[in-house]
Amino acid sequence: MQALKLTPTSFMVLGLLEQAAPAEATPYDIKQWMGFSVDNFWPTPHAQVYREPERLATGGYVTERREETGRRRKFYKITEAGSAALETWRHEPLDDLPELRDAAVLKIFFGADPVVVARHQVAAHEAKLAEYEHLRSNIAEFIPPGQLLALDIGIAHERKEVDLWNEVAAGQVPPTTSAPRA
Amino acid sequence: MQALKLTPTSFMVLGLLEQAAPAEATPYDIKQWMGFSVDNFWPTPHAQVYREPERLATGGYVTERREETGRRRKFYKITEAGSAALETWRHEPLDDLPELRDAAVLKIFFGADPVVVARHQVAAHEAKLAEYEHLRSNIAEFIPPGQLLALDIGIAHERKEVDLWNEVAAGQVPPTTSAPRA
DNA sequence: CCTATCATGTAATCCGTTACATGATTAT
DNA sequence: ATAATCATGTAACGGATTACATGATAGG
Repeated sequence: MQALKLTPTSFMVLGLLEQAAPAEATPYDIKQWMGFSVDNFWPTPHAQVYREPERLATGGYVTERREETGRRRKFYKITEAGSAALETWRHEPLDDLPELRDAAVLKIFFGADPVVVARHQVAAHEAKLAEYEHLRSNIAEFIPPGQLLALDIGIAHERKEVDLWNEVAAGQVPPTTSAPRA
Repeated sequence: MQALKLTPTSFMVLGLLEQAAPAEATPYDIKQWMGFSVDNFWPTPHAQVYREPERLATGGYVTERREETGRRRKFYKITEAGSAALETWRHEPLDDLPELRDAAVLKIFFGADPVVVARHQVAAHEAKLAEYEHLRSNIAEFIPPGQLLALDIGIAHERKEVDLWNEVAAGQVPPTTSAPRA
């Protein structure tokens, strides 16, 4: 039980297990919950969702129980150590900025037609925005405030992306200067 | 020489080799160029920059030449096939949206104090913005238009991120509605 | 000379993705 | 009953990251 590195994916699993506590949850459960929440801004394929709790179990952050019969499903539950790690993480300042990692910018960098690229981006971001807004209207009343705020940040983010790519499509990037932006 | 999958990283290497052409370049050269350009929005560790051209060589997208003596450095040059692949990629519509993958949002989702998180994000994004602007003032005149535009998109993006997190810090997210935003 | 730093490369590991496989349940 | 789909898990592969290691060069 040596110290294993806890990644954002680890904390996502821990966070969802903490919400489920004191009930146990299977990886399948976790993946389902992700589907209408965290998957939007921290996607993780299901195979990973099966493996991460195994890792966490070796570090003592969760307990693992396996069915003896039938499907031999695995059930996980967060431990004290897991909750403590999660709580620490909540208070830790963030190390790293998110990087753009935007293939659209990469294409433009290497000479793709910016107007064409931008139009696609606008459409794609608008679709994502609509998805978020639809989701929000369905679940806003049932989720804790942090989760709602995260969703609202996602919405605000997508709006800004739509604006940005519209500006690119219109040839309005760069803005004239770092002029005052109310 | 079976078809290998070309990732954004592949195109980054191809793109930089195309710029260098007809000269050859070592992975070290490539990494240097990245340092003040692509690294900002498509970071790749140096080990990858040594390996990717090897892959590309097996697919015929670049040629590899190795020094016989001394450091036995490897030199790469883009081929016709490489240029063709790059050109195709430039015109291909984009498949995937960039995901947020923002650890700050994840933390808020799981209950971190949004004001604290937001203040950190503002500072971090402002620093990044300043870095971009400094870079721009140094190189704007020497780089091709696509590269400058990519940088300007990065700048615009960071400004919007600063705005977004300022709004979060001020409790102004969500905005009242999808009201008209000039 | 010696040391620090730059330049160059390989190895080991990790994580994510794709693919495969099988048990259970629902619908026809 | 049978087919389709849901639920559950493992395996294999490949790209990305970390770590290690060594050759060259410049500064003291």
